[in-house]
Amino acid sequence: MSSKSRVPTISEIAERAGVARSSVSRAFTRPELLSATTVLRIKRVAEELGYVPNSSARALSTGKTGNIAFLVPDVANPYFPPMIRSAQLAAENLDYCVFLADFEESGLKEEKLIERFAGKVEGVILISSRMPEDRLQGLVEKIPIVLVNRDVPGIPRVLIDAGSSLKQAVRLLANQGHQEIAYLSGPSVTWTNKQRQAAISEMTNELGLQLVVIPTEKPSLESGQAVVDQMMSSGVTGAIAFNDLIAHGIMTELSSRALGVPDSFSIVGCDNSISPFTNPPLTSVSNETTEAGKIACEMIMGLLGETDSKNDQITVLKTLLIERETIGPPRKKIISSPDF
Amino acid sequence: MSSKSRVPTISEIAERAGVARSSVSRAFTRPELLSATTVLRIKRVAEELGYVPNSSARALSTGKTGNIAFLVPDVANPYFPPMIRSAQLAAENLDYCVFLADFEESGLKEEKLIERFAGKVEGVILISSRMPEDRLQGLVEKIPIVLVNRDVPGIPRVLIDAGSSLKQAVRLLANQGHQEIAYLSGPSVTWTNKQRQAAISEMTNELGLQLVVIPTEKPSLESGQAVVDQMMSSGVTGAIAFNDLIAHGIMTELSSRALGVPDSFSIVGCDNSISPFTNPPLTSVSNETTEAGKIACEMIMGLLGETDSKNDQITVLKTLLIERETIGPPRKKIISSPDF
DNA sequence: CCATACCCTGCAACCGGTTGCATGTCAACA
DNA sequence: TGTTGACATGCAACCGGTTGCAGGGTATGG
Repeated sequence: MSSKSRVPTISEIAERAGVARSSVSRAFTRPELLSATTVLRIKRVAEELGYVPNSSARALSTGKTGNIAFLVPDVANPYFPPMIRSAQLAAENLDYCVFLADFEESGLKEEKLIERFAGKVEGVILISSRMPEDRLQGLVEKIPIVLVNRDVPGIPRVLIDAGSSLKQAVRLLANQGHQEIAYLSGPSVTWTNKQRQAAISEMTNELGLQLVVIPTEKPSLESGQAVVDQMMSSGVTGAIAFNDLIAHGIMTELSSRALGVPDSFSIVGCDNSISPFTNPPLTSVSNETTEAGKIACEMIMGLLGETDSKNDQITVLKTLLIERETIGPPRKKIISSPDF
Repeated sequence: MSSKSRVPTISEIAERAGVARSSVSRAFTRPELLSATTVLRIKRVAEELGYVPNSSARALSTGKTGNIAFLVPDVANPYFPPMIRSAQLAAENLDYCVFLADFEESGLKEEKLIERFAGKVEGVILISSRMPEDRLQGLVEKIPIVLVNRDVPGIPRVLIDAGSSLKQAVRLLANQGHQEIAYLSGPSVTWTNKQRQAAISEMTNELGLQLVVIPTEKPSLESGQAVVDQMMSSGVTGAIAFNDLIAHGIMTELSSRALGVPDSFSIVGCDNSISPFTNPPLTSVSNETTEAGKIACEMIMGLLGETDSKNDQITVLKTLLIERETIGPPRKKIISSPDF
């Protein structure tokens, strides 16, 4: 039953140091208003007594909590942790603390979480938000919001544009001779997925390739494994996956069927999260998630500092196709003729 | 410059509803003290005006912030996210919010972070703490702490004991005929590493195997790749890695040298984080990190609720060796005789 | 019909900081 | 030497809730 040594308050420090409470407060927040000697004395006493300002009290009178919230669809998806880390680091440098929450790919849960955080934070960073646009519009009236990988006019946002890299990937596949390829799509409501699919579709059209879109349950390894049957029976000879996880799931499943990559099948991932380490190394689209987290955080801080900062900022981050070893020429198609 | 519609306060609700401020407060915190009709009326007005209780104010007067902190050595290590998620879920159910911070494998940073969180949270969950024992002992006087994978008497803790599974792995290797094996060790200061190494060492002794311990820079894929040279030149025919990441790094590197697993080398991972998805699937030790996160969170809550809850609780979680496809008989050793 | 108890509600102090304003001190300047 | 102003500090109100205590109202029992 831990005695949890009570922390002294400003009043006790004031008394011990023989000054007013306000002076103690100022010694910590605006020392330039006090004489150097007074500041020193106060700080010494404070140090002695182990004083730590009570942040609730401070938050109450200043209206600033010094916290922000960071919401992600799935912490366990390796795409997000680097972003989490960089945002947190950026926040830390400005003496902010960050709440993390996982909304489990659900727009409803996302909304509930924001509500819960509402009073505790000064701003919210939403990654790959699943919330309907109008709810977001409503929300932004009540609390500063920054979006990552979601494009809603009027809300500051940072977008990672994999479009050009994916087009390049399609071209690569075409050059190798692939005629029919698949896109293993991600969560259909997300901006990211729409944007990736659109880019791929545009390029396959341009190049006259056949594109088959195969939805996946979740952007996870398991979901990748699960769609291999469907994918193979569709007759495609190569595929681009919404992310590395799905791509890797496919590779694993193919490998367990003794189908080698890229000999039997070509595949491209996205996000460059685990791709350098797969076997064989996966060709993938590298995006600056770390940078994105940092920028999102800085945007929020901007919103908090100057209310006059234009709040329709939009930052677009470029990507890079990293060619590794999972693209090759298509395997000769085995014409399966059941009637013959 | 968002008008950020100001939220009404308890006073405004009180006035509008024609009651005292205290009644409004009670309507939300202890409605059973008020008549049903009054509660209803207050809640209606509150709803109308979009009232949300100010959590700083509440925290100030009650002394409870409703927050906890969760500190991990490295968010990007796939070992942690599931733990983060489960702890957060558990916290959420009790209406708590959780701060996440990454102390980058540094005890110093860890300490700084705790200090920063001190006033904002009611308790701290430390995962794989790097702090010296005496500092922890000191800290626990000031704030409730729960440790995961760190064994300090007097501080509640949950330990994941991979010992028996690792011993089993050693036995497996021995049965296949391996005489000399390596342990690719993790961060030397951690309880986890000490405990794993001790178990392996004990069993190799018992079985009369030769054990060579090879330290790694970090428990990451890159570090695994980096030690392959050293490992191979040590003459071992199999290895157990501190975690899956290191093991996978080794597999990748071996594969790039055209050395197959398990034909040329046997390897065992730990944590079962990415092992089901490696190629070939990695034999690894599965541990209940999800359970650990949940338990840690419940422990903290226990500490907060009843001050009489014994605070030397210790929970030990068992592990399981998952045999997959990375163990085989040792390759005939190539006797390299430079003089011959 | 009065005493008692219970239920509901209001009053006011308190949580621990922050901050506008007033006051006091002292040095510089005319 | 009197005036002015800069600087240092104190006073007190305020942030928005919570909670112990007191008081008014109503029902119950004698």
